[in-house]
Amino acid sequence: MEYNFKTIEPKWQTRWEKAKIFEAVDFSEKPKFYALVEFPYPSGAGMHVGHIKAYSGLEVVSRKRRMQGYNVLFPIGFDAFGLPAENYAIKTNTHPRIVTDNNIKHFSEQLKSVGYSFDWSRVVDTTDEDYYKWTQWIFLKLFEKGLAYRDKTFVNYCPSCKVVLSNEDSQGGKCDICHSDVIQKEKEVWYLKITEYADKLLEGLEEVDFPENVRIQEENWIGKSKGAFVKFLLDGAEETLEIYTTRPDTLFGVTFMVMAPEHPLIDKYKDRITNMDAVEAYRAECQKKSEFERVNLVKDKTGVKLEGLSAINPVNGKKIPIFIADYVMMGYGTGAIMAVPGHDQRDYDFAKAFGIEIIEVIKGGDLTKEAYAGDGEMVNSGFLNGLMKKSESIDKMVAWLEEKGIGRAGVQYKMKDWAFNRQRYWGEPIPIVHCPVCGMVGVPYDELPLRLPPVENFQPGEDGESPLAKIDSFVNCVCPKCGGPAKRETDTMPQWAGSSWYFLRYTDPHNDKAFADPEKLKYWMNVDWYNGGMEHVTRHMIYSRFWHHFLYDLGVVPTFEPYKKRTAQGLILGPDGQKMSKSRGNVVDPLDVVSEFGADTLRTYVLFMGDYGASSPWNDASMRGCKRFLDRVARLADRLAEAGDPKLESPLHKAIKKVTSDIEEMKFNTAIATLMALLNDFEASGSVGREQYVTFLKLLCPIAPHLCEEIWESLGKEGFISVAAWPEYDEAKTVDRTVEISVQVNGKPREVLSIAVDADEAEASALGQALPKIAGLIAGKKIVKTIYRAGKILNFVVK
RNA sequence: GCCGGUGUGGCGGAAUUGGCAGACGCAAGGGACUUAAAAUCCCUCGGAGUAACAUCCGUGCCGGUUCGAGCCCGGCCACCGGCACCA
Repeated sequence: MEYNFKTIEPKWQTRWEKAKIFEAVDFSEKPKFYALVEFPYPSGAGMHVGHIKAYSGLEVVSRKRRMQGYNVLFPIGFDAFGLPAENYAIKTNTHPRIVTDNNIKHFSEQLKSVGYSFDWSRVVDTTDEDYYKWTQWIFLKLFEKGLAYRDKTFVNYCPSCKVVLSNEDSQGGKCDICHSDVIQKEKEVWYLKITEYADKLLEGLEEVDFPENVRIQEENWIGKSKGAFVKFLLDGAEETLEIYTTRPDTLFGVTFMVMAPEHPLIDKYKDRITNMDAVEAYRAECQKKSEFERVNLVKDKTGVKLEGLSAINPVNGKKIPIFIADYVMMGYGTGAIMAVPGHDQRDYDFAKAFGIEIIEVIKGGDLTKEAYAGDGEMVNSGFLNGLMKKSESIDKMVAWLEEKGIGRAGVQYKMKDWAFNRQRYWGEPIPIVHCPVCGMVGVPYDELPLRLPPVENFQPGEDGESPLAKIDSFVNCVCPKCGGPAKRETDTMPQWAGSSWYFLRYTDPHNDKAFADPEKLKYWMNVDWYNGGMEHVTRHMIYSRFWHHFLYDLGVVPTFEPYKKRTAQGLILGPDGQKMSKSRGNVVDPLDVVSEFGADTLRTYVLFMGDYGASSPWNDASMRGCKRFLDRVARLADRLAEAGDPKLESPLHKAIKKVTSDIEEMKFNTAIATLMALLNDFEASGSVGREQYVTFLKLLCPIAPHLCEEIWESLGKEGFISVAAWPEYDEAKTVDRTVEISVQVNGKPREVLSIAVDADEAEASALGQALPKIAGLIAGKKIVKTIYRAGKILNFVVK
């Protein structure tokens, strides 16, 4: 058979689309399987090989499950709001709507050319008014429940993009989009109270099937710690200074306190602080420090003592000094700490630099650790002396603090509330009206979607003002509550909004009465298997789980957790082993591969490269090897025998078993290797039966479907192999009656013995000793022990 | 610094979870077919050693457990990813 992928690939893609064989059926009697891949941002650059690897995994699983009789939902869509389209629009003076539509069209054609079995009738586009209507609806619900609020705080601000960034978007102090240094800026911004769901986000992790490293990364990001809040009385004032600590039991070792430079108490007591000049100078210095300096010069402790203000250590009444220093952050805990230089490296460094007393309160408490977290005997600690376990000493101290009314047990999270607005045009408008009388009022539900107005100029304003603020007809409105003149919110939502619930919309993408029909949600949710990149663990995964938990509390989704199982594919590196990037010039364009070698070869190769979860470099020669494999498969179609070689039955049934389980475990590389080995056996036999060959094709079909369809048709088979029944294996045929086992002497493999799998030890031992080579090695020696594992090894220990 | 991961031929990678290390593919070398090339087919292919066997060495490094270790334990080294003055 001639395998001309250039003609057969488009041919089958068209036939699949016409026959609608990949469309999911709501409420089907078949068992449902919802496979989800992270929908792409439709960039102008088009598809990347990374997309191919990311989608090919669940593509193969979905195709196999369909053949196994599942009702599969395998959807695709576009996460199309965001800066690149807007920046391109600014540069070319084209409306982002047009840019986005073109990109989606282009991207869809590319995806189709790879032959993915997506259900194209359910495509979602986050920038579609019918979609973002419901994103706004969810926002209003969050607002109603007090989970969306405005606050004036220091925010991460990118001076280049002129936008406020969330913590997740400014990891490492760099803007996630343009990689310039992020600065701290005081601004009034929107927040979503994700911290209120911190415990639920942690609990949910216990019921889902996530890889261990993903779970741990999410847990670390949420960063829950247990400790206590303690109030220290200021000397000679009614005021207290509250701190958070994870080790309240070290209170006897506290010899000073530190406040963050921005702490509000400083201004309140500026009349009592006698060195306010020095304090102000230090504060100015801190604000000037770039993120680079803060990250790289962290080990040098700096600070200023507050003269004229001191605190009282509540456990011993001692007067202790208060400092301000930038190693204490305003954004965590209370913005102030009790310093225990005896057992905390940072406090120790500071105490050394400023000549402060150091008291040991835990015997052997190791100062090489940043904050000592272990057990140890309490000393110099009054009523805690002699206690050995930190849990006991902490409990006792917390009880004492609570009794005195100066402290309480508490928890803290590293995760902060989600900064939820951008000063950009191409995003969902936040559906809020600012009324001088009524305050903030939600746009009525029946007025959704609140559409983006047409604008001439997409440039953000100076000082971080949204382009929407310049559109008077948009800004000026009537308060929905009192009817008086009011102004609209002009910020838009961040890109993560639309992707936080898109998997729900797939279950009912054209509904205009609800974001999805409850019955359809009940049928399809939750997502059985979600595959995507590791880079989304701390953002998209946490955000979307948060929204889903919230919708669950509203009673509008049927499951607590959205995703039952999560997996992550590894990167495809450039041929040089480096991360692919335009600047390195090592980017491989998947469309070039499709046009030169075909989609089937591309699909086979990205899965054959190595462990699906690991990164591995692209290699053109290896890819050609996959083409060679498919060519050999095609050629075999012309050399079939009527009666198949019975010797091929065992390797065939072993292959069915292996490929069936390997696909479920995402071990695509070994599944393909198994098929290659089976093809080798077929060719060596020279007498491959038609049905044996068809079985092989079915196993290969999820990976290289175009070729398999073409051969299926050429063999005169009806319908599509893509929806033919998946082969079953006969367990008896997968088990060998006789096996070759290693015969060892003193643990060294010396010979190979062909023996019945179920032979007993006496028989194996006799046969083993009878082997000439083994007989020679044990001659004149005494067998002190014989180890036999049926079907595995035989080992003689001799002296 | 903390958390997670990885380390196997010339290369990408296998190894039923403690049982013949190197499946499968690539590259390389040799041969067949061809006027020639491409394509295809056959053979070799971890290192030392041998005419060929035999034998020895070999899974980042050092040590341990075991009849037996790529896999388990202890201690290092290197690289990758994430977090990072989080009290």
